[in-house]
Amino acid sequence: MLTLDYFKKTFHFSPEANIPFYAQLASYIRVQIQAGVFKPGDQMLTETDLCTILNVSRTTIRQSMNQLVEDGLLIRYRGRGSFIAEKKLRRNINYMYNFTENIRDAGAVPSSIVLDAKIMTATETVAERLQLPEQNTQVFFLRRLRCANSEPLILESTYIPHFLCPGIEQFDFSSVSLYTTLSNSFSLNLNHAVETIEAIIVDNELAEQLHCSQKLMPGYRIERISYLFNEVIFEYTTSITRADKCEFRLDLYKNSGNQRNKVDFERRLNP
Amino acid sequence: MLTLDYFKKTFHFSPEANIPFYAQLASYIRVQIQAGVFKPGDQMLTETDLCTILNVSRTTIRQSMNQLVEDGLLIRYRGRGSFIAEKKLRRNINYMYNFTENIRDAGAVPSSIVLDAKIMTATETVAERLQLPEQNTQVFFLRRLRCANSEPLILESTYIPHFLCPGIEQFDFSSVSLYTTLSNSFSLNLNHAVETIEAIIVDNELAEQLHCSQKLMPGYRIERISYLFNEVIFEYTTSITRADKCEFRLDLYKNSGNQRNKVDFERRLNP
DNA sequence: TCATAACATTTGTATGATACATTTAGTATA
DNA sequence: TATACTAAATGTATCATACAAATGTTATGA
Repeated sequence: MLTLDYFKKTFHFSPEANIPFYAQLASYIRVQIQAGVFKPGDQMLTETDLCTILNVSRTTIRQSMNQLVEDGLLIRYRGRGSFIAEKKLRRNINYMYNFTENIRDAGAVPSSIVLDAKIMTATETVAERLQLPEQNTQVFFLRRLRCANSEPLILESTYIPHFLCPGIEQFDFSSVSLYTTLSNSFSLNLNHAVETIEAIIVDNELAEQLHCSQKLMPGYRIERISYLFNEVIFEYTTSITRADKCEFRLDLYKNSGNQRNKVDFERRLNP
Repeated sequence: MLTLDYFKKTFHFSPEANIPFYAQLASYIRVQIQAGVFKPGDQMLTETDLCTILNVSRTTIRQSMNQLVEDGLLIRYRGRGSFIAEKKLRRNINYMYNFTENIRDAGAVPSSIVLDAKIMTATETVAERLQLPEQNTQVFFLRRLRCANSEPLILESTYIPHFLCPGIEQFDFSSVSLYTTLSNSFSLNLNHAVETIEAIIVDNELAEQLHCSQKLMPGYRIERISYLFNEVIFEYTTSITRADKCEFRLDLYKNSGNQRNKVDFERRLNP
């Protein structure tokens, strides 16, 4: 049903929605693909056709199309036309480490157990990682066991300078999100984060906390340092993840024609 | 020296170079920053100023600026202006897995030892990973020990359908690059690759091959599947990396304002 | 004096338009 | 049958305009 006629009849631009034309068009096409009306392999209407029937410029049409190509829903061939992708090649991976969403995406139920939550003096390592200028700075310390389908997956220790978030110790982080709280209650908004992933053998004590049955368990030790928009560090987290439950996937691809390669990164749960 | 006058005097567009205006402008600014003429913290000329003195439209100016912002050389503030970045926040990481470059970037000397190179019948796993339609397809098998500063780092086994590269067995992959050979001699050009990283405990036999001194060595098992431009798989590689020598670093950042987050990925060598 | 309102400046976003390059597929011609 | 031509489609480079949103400065009035 990917015809000029069908398109004209079913797509309607709503100026009152305050969403730009190109975004509405992209969304419409996305829905049509999801609903199975536009089928994989179908040839999309040409850009100039769309210009004519929708009465917008090619710039605007291409802005829509670029989104869909980015998301892997559409494939363009110069000189031939654009086609609905056979299968979704790339997911729009959104790895800015939100544990809850991450686990949900993997089809499991996330939960958290707070093992410790207190204000303490920064150890030397913590002070170094948080780049604290003064000695004996107070930090908020949060230790959580993070589970997928009630099974322990990650043991996570977070350190945040307490002067950045006074009163944070009153929140219950078994039910509310740490990042949401930091953003909403303390205006600490994540800009970027650097993670270091290292393979280790989980020691016995930690293995017990993670409910591992086998003696020698491989695992990931991940350090994470998070920055605000002004490049100030506001969080340091170190975590141990069971390797039998989790792997990492990278999708490395060339930016067709462009200079820079891209990486999609994903944490995957094993059954 | 970031003045209107200096800019006008020193920047000259060369139409004969066949490089678009926006690229020449971006390159010019890059050089000025590298040479230390434009200093960190300096306010860049405003977009409209640049329009006026260079006599091009704002679209073109912004196309240049976008490149520089992407590369982390420029920071823009709405309502204030654009400024030379204090330091280069992000490196343009180019992880499309070139072992040689990767090791060199880390400041070590790369080398490879070919342990095996032969034509064989694909095992079930290999056939599945390469999505070979027929049974008993011949594949080229290459097993290499890859070293940094003569120390074994990765043990790598590669499988390539032989019908895609007949005669490949005559190359000596201890000295020439596999990817370069595939591209130059067989027109097999990498489009994208999917890697799966998993933490393991390296078994004794492999540990010996990797010259590990300790008994229980953590490691990474990485599977890599590589695709041509038409999404045909042409390579399957599985490798074991010593975890004591290597870690992975992710730089996750929000695309200021934009929808999609980005990830820079890097393999780092430990001393 | 100090808070506030008004304004100019600057970047961000959305859109229109044109010209030409490059690739592909189909058609006409020798 | 092979080659050459041509139309069609996407790719790239550019110019133009209008308005939104954030910021810093300046004028105004209590």
